[in-house]
Amino acid sequence: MDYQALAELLFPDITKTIADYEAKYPPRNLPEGAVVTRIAPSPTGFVHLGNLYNAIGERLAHQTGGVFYLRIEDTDQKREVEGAVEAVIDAMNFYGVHFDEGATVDGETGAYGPYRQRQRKELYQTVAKSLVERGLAYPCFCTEDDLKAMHDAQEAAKENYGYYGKYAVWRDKPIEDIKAELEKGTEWVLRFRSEGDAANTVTVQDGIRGEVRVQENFTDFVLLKSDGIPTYHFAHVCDDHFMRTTHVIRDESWLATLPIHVQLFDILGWARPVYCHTATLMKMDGSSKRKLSKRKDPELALSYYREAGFPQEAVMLYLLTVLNSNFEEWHLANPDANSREFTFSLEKMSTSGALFDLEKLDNIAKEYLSRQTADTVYDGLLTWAKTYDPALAERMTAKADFYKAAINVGRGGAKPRKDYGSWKDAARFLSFYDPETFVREDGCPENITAEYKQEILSRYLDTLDFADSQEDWFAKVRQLTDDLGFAVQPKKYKKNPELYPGSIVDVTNLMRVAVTGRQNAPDLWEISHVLGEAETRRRLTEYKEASPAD
RNA sequence: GGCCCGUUGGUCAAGAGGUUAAGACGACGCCCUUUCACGGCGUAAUCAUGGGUUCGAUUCCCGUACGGGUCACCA
Repeated sequence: MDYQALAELLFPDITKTIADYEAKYPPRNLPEGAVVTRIAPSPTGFVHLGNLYNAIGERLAHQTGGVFYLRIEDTDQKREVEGAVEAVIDAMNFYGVHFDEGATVDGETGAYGPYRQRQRKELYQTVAKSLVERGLAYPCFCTEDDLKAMHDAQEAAKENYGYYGKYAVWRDKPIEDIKAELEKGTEWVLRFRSEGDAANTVTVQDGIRGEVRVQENFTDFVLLKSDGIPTYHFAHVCDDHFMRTTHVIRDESWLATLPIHVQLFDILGWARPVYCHTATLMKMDGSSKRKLSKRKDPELALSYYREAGFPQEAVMLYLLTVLNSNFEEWHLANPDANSREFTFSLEKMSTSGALFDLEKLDNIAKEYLSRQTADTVYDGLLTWAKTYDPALAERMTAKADFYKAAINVGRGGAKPRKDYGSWKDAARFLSFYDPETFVREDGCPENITAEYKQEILSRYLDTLDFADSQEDWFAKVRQLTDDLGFAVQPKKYKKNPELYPGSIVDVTNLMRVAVTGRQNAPDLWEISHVLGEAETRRRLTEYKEASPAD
């Protein structure tokens, strides 16, 4: 077979050579040990947690003086969605992940582009042509039905699936047959001619997992699809070589096709990048674990966290604790340090799929928010509300001082409250302060009868004086409790419940419910002072006069 | 089914031949407290399994089980 002739036949328009591209994309001039890595999403419009997971590459790159870039894997036109590139960039920016080069909303920056794969067609074809010239690739004219039949036959015979051996019908066809099909205009794909053997194993040093042994690839996989656009595998190898990528960080599902990637790198004589296969985030489904699914699990979408209003830093904190086993310890030791100050290491990444734990995220977020100032929380909540709760944003703007005061209750000091971890929860939690959104949610404490309710609230209203200090105010509450025969010390009531109608706990809880509409709320005196005297009295009176059953 | 990856408490996990097998979340209990919280203290709970190697295996090797992934002209 005259491979040179075949190459010309297949790619008559390709005049460049690999050497031309080597010259066009020279090795990067970077410090020793610099990591060049990327995030390479396909523009489907769906930005998921894994994309952010992947953004740890940014930390690695910037810790080492390297480069982090964005490449768009748009080789599958069918799945492409309008505005998808913006969505990725926007989502990454939101979490503070910035690119040094690559695709931008309206173009691109950097010397190793284009960064959209479809615009790199000539490069792929140049490499493909050289493979044909070397007898390492050949056209295949099989139809979808042919391949389906092949698959079925293999299934029936319990053989390995794939295009190889006797199933590789076009592998050694004479050039005349190829010419004949070409003249007929039959569609074709370019396949790799694999000399691999299933009995051999290839060893790869994974940046996260250490030594990984995989079976050598023995199938003639597709390099170029019938539209001349490469498959992921071929595009990945060409791009990561010419973009001078040093580390490929991707999900462990790519482990299955690693053999064909290293085979290509080796046969092209290019240095393999360091592959880093991350563990997949899992979810509990009934009693079994499974991969987070785009269709079933809303929490896979990055937008979920934005909508729910988890602060960006909290999401990063959570991700880092799941990703990097020594992060949590570091964070506990440096609670106020920004996560960017942490030195990230691949070796400390976990290799087994972790169950995604919303509760832990919430806890981390609560902890994080409890350490922020009222102003910071106010700003964060307002920013979120402008998009997701415009009515709240309006109220917050109109009554900024009031909202800040409300947010400030229980904040500061050594033991701040942890009432909410997301802006959505914050909105819900804070809603009782504002008279416009105040609703009564909880009822009277059990021990309080209708008569006591009247009595307690009347007396409280009579003695209530906003000029009192917190101590004086509480002394009055205590007095009131004692006057009505309730136990001033909860312990005493606990010991002898039959001696009292209830304890001071019931009394203060009644007041709390009257003022806030809830049994769970911060310190009553502080709340009252945020609400102001008029509103506090109004709520107390309203509650006192409501039907006894309330 | 083939191939691959993985397996330490309910969850996330440290540990890298000899440890009372860390820590965090969650659960529960106690304490503090006017309440709601916060906080403090504590309890329960883990090395999947069978063989090796070794004086000694959670740790190294092999098998098994289980879980997950992957077998496209999708990435």
